[in-house]
Amino acid sequence: MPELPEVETIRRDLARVLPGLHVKRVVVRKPKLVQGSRANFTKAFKRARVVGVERRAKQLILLLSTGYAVLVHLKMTGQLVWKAKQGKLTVGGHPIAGVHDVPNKYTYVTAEFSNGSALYFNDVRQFGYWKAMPLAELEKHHAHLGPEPLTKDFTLAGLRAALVRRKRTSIKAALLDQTVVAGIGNIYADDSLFAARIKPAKKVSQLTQADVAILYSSIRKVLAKAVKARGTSFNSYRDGLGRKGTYWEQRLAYGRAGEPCPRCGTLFKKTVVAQRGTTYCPKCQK
DNA sequence: CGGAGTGTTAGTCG
DNA sequence: CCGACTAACACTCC
Repeated sequence: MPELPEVETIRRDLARVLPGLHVKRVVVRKPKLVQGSRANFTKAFKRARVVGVERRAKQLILLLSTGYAVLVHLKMTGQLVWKAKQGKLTVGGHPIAGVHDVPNKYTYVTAEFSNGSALYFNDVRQFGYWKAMPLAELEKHHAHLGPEPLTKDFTLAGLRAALVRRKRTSIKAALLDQTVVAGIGNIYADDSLFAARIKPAKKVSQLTQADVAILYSSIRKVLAKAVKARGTSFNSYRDGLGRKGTYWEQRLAYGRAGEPCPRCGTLFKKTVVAQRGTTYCPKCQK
């Protein structure tokens, strides 16, 4: 499900409630969703206190007082729900139709805290995972990821250099490639390309210098706007404060096939690019 | 009911 | 190394 703006929203919400909490125990109902060393997983949580909640690309990182980090990847349908002892939910991730409480049949990992609250990991399709590792290994684990697009690590020169390696593929495939830039998925790829007036199927080698420059600033603008909107949430998703991400209403192209382009009035078209459903304006995206 | 499609990505094969 | 394709899985929609 979630791309950078959604994961960042979840991170911010969890960062307000998790730090300082003491882990009482962690229950794993579906062992295959725990990746990596099971010994590390056990050691990570043993008498642990949560120190911080961070994010890299689309992964959340729980920093623990044991010197371990636990990565949580939500993939397509993962969801993290924090629930106070007798409290409301703080939800992050793909909403599940008709399921409004935790734990439920899709809850596969639960971290219980000594104050009676708990963090629940639900995942309908079971693609997501938790993975523990010593802090020292974090950097190595992320070595293959491109720059964070909302930081100064993401530069126009860097984007140009990254695209050199991807000349023969479509620009959409390149944006979805996490080694080029980290955190973009299907929604924000389509929206960034619409903002930059570039056709998703266009070969990277066909882009001009000016195209790449506009794309660069479009990516930053689109993602920043989405983070501000607390991301995109389908259906009836609400977070613990009763709010939902509002990017869906503001989205530019994604999911708008058949609707008129706000720039030229031509109807948005849907095709497949890089094996993913792709929406674009056939007139003003070249 | 069958098949396609779904906010992801690691792995495989040519 | 690059690029295209597939599998991992459950559910919804047509």
